[in-house]
Amino acid sequence: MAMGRPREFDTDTALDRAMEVFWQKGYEGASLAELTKAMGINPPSLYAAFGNKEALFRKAFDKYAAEKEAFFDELYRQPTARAVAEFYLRGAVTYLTDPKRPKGCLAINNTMACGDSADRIRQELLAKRAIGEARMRERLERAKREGDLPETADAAALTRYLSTVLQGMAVQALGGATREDLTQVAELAMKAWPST
Amino acid sequence: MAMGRPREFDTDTALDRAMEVFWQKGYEGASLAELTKAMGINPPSLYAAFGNKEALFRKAFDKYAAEKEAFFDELYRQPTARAVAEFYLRGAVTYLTDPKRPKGCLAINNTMACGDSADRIRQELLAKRAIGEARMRERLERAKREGDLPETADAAALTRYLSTVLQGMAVQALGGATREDLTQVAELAMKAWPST
DNA sequence: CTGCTTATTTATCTATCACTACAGAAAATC
DNA sequence: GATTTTCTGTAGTGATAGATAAATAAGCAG
Repeated sequence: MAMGRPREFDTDTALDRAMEVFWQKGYEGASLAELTKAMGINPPSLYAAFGNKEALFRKAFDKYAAEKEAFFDELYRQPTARAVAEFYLRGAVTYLTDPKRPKGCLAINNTMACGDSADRIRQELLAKRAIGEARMRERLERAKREGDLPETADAAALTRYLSTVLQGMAVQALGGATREDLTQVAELAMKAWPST
Repeated sequence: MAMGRPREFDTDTALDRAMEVFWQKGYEGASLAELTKAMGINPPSLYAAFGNKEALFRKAFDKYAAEKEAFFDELYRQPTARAVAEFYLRGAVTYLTDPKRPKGCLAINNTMACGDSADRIRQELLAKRAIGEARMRERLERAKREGDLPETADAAALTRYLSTVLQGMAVQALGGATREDLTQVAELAMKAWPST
């Protein structure tokens, strides 16, 4: 059987370009014209390789999530709740202001207000966020059992607080806040953390 | 001279409907079809009364800002920096989870990632945010002079922290966080506030 | 070289976008 | 009632959205 004509572009670098467009413009604000231009391909190549706009976004997001996998593995290996919280916020500052990448967070950008065409994507991202928050809550509950969080601490509330600060920093980064600005915010935010 | 045919709709209620559509869907995600349907008018009436989509958004935002004017007046009359911060975060929780209104914040929603057509609006909102943050910073600097914030306190960093928590709570509200959830977050956030 | 398969290019498709021309309708003025 | 003015509904405008048909090109198998 024949192999067919080989692809002339690299799907992974094309996907990376698409990811950055979605990151900067949002799912709704990223037009096919802009995507194909950034990816260096024509629409039929995009559709053959990725399906459609929604599928392209999902693959781009999977790539985005995969790039953060190592971070989360290391995050949850931190010895204490305080270390986890600090690692989380410091890491967030780093990622949100990476000079090689668009500012802010692809996931957070696409869970905001949007039209009907983007709402399915939005719901999917919210579901994934809920999974991530559950993981953090479990880690903090473990910390309570291990004694490095007081019995009175509310793991769910602390998790929501960390999420809130992360998301707020993502908004700030989009507004032009620098890495130094957000470092100050993260340090300040840690002052609310319960002492052992 | 003749007065002409009177308008058959109330511009203020129509503007309120438009505001809610922009709030829920974002500037980009709000189509003219959806806007006119929610406002109960046809496109020519919209354009005659408000100009175009951009001008409609600006008027809707002005209305949104006007509704919060009394809150900010009272906010900055609070006697101490701590009282200001508490009033700010408590008020934010109330507004972000008003059962009569869409969740979250119209302003924050429209400063996130967006396409080119919405970017002018985005820049305008960011400029207004900067003005608001400057006002808070000045209030906190006054607090340092009046002695209810320590000399070592960084007014700019504290302002950015408050902004960050507000914006994070807006993201949380869009994700389904309840008023109780956000109240916990606000109370936790206040633990980072410097003691006098 | 001849088939077979798949990718690429060009040129579209339909639906929807923000927006408006036009004609008729509703008031005030004369 | 006739005139003037402004609003309203219908029916569109051109532009762009996401997505594709068709023809061609490029590789492999025989």
